[in-house]
Amino acid sequence: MPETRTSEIGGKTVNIEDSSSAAEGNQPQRYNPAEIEPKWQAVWDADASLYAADAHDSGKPKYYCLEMLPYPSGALHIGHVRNYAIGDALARHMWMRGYNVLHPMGWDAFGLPAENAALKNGVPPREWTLSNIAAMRKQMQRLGYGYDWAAEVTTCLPDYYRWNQWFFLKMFEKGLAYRKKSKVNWCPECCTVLANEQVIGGRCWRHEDTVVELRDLTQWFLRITKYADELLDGLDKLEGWPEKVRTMQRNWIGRSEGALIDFAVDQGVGSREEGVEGKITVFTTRVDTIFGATSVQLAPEHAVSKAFALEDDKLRMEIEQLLAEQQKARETDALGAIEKHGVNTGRFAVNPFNGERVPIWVANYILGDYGTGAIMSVPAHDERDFEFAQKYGLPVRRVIAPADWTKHEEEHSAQAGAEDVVGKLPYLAEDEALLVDSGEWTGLGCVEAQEKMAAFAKAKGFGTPTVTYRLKDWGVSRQRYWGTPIPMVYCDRCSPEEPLPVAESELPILLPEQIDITQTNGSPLGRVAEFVNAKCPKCGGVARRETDTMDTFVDSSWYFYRYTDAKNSKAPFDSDKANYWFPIDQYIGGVEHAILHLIYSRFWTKVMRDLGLVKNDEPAERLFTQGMVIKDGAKMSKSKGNVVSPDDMIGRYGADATRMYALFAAPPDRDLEWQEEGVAGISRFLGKVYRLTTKYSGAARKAGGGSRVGEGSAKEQALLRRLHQTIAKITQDFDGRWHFNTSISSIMILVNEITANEAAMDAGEISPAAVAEVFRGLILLLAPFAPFFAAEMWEELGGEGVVFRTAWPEVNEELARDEEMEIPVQVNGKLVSVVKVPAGSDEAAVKAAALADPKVMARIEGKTVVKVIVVPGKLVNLVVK
RNA sequence: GCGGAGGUGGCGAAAUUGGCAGACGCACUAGCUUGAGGUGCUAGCGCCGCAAGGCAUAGGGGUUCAAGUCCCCUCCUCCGCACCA
Repeated sequence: MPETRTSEIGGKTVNIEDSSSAAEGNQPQRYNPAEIEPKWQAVWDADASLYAADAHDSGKPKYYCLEMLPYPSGALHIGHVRNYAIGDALARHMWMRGYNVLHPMGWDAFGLPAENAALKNGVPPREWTLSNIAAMRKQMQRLGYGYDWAAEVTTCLPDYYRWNQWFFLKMFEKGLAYRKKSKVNWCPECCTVLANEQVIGGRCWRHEDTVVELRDLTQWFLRITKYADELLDGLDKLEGWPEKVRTMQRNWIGRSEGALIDFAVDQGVGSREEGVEGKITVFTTRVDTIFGATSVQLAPEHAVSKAFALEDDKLRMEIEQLLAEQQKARETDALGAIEKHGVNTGRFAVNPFNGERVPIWVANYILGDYGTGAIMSVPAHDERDFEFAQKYGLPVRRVIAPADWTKHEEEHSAQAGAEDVVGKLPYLAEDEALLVDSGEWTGLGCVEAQEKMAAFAKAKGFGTPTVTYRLKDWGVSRQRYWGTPIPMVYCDRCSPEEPLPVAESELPILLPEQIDITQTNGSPLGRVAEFVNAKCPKCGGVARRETDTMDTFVDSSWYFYRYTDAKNSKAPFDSDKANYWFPIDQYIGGVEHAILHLIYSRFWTKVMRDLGLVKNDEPAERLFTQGMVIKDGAKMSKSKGNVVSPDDMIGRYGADATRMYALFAAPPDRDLEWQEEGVAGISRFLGKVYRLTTKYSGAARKAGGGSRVGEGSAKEQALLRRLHQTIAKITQDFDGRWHFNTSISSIMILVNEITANEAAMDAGEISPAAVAEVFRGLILLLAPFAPFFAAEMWEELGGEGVVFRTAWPEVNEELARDEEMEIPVQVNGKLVSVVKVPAGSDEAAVKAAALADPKVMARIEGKTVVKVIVVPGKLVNLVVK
């Protein structure tokens, strides 16, 4: 008897005539990714509109899905495959959910490897880079990632880097870009300076075996510290960012509240060192302990140390020794373990709070570039000061004590003497602790004393409350060729002191193409006369161009804004466009950029906001950091020989299986152990779906599907129920935890259930309409994870339009609901049986069913049931004696 | 040392709220099928035990009718920070 049904899933409503068997006339076929993937790739590559974002007035909600852009090394590694598989699944899912999705890709294309390749093989960096980009773009297309290539950004091309220069000029104008001489990190491998963020444990972020040296150089800096507080406070609002990243940024910014206190130098400092006044300013977070200060400690580089050194050759040599020790420790990242050394200068400083004269020492553990490079040493209440004082026999004077301390002291003096009290030092005060032996401040609580004493110092003119940061300004000069030229010139004639910005109309300052990269000393640009020789923007005379280039992290600090308007030649981007798309809804990348790229780009966004270019304070609403891909328990590396090649995997199992495995093998935020057998397993799974779909596609073509509740055979109901439960589960995963490993496993469960029902489908026990619905649903659920496969199967099923622009299946709640429940029954907390009850059974019914179960009866026979716990829908526990 | 994430079968892992530990996959075993090459299907697969049953989520204690999940202690791995005054 023919009946009419309507399709709810996968496209238009169609009326269809039922036929008796789902498998009618179809022969199952074999899955061959090598055939279907190139087929669809060709179709997709030919249609630029496929993954293009819609117009802003499309009426759809916007969704900006972004993955971190790669460095074009020449080939994607498996970590990229994973990163981009996560982003692509999300983008496709959001398309299917009806969003206007921006999903772009680009290239972080400046950087050292291009120069090294030029040195090694004689290929010009530009050529090397562009051919790598072409190869990697091809790989991405082969993997089936859906990017809007019209928005592609390549940072090494003048149409992009000219805006780096433009931003630099804007920052120079606003005093955010400046030049200064300072101690900077020099990587001997890169032959260039690095920013602090790019030094990891004393080593270069690119060369983990290369120890970074400290050099005194004049460099360009960006004033990121101006935004230190905002960068810090903003972290509290970034609830969509992993706590780990926020913590790392907080630590990196390292805000510390304290006070600056001036200690007058007894008998003056001496006049031979310029800029040295007759005082030493110390930074302390514990001004409340100042009555316990028994010395002042200076960094070896402190101006006063130097001044003293000038007057005393022996002292000078000792200080130089201390400095050398500190530098060596810094370079090998052993600063934390440095053996404390110091030298008594024989001079004295005056504690402004009590007028006491304390000796001035120079010590190797005092850093010249943190705080003021000088501290007051309070051995009784600081572990480091205590250690130093013990070593050199400096007095230890307790000035902070617990509220009940007097009593303790009496006990100690009576029993063991003062020695024992000292043995308990240093005492690190809690908030309730009080000041003792501190003149008029005695008896105050620590916290209160800190405030009052700093205010007092300010009122009396010998100090002030202050805040210091660990964060330093961002050093952006690089002594390399393959980067953005810094748009500044030096004119000896009209501006011998200050560099001059080039006119905005002169941009871009082009990187010369014909260049001989055969040497590695100094910036290669310095040897290119036609580049160096410039006209002075002020006097028109002959001037020298800046030959350093910008840190490549400048490029990646704002590239995602350019995606919104990649072809703009009048501005970095159009503000309206950026304001439509920003903030990024979801940013996905590796955690290794937690305090590099991710702090720079937050800074850049704030600068752009202050320039009036954008409205958002933060670049990305949500951040997701995926785990590493490891092999044989270790990070992949050439030296370990455990590198997995994506091309290999694609060649053997296809792009769909490779990507899908990357999502299946572990939750996306965890590290993933790559096992090739697992990829084979996914390939087998897709093969199974292929066989089933081709076998039953005839039914789908004819039938429109139609979910019926309470109709059809029990098997049909069960199968449809499973489909809708799977839809619910995967929808939930996308909205929540992104545990795509369990999403995919739930699809496998669905497929296993289809397999188990093959005979029923063949026999017509499950109607073709239901079969059609199940297969359409199945393929739509697979679409975000295996796009080539889904496209092919969608076509096979006679689906309308493009599969990943088809509406994401809706859950039919009624259909998804279980009719029966299996309720485990425990006796004294141990599982004894499982009883089946109708869904929604009340407590009494469940209890009755449990007590009627033969296994349960056997177990409780002759015993007293003391208590029955029934958790509706979950379990029954009988407590017996 | 401080902060964070982890520790569950032979392996990758599930268990979102305290409620059947090990879903799903890999590997392995057996049978059937296929057999021109990474095939398909069925069954088994935490450990001990013939079985009944017992024991199992790094280890130890606790709370609870019930603990991988909550609390306390200890151990291990990974990541970040680390004389920052």
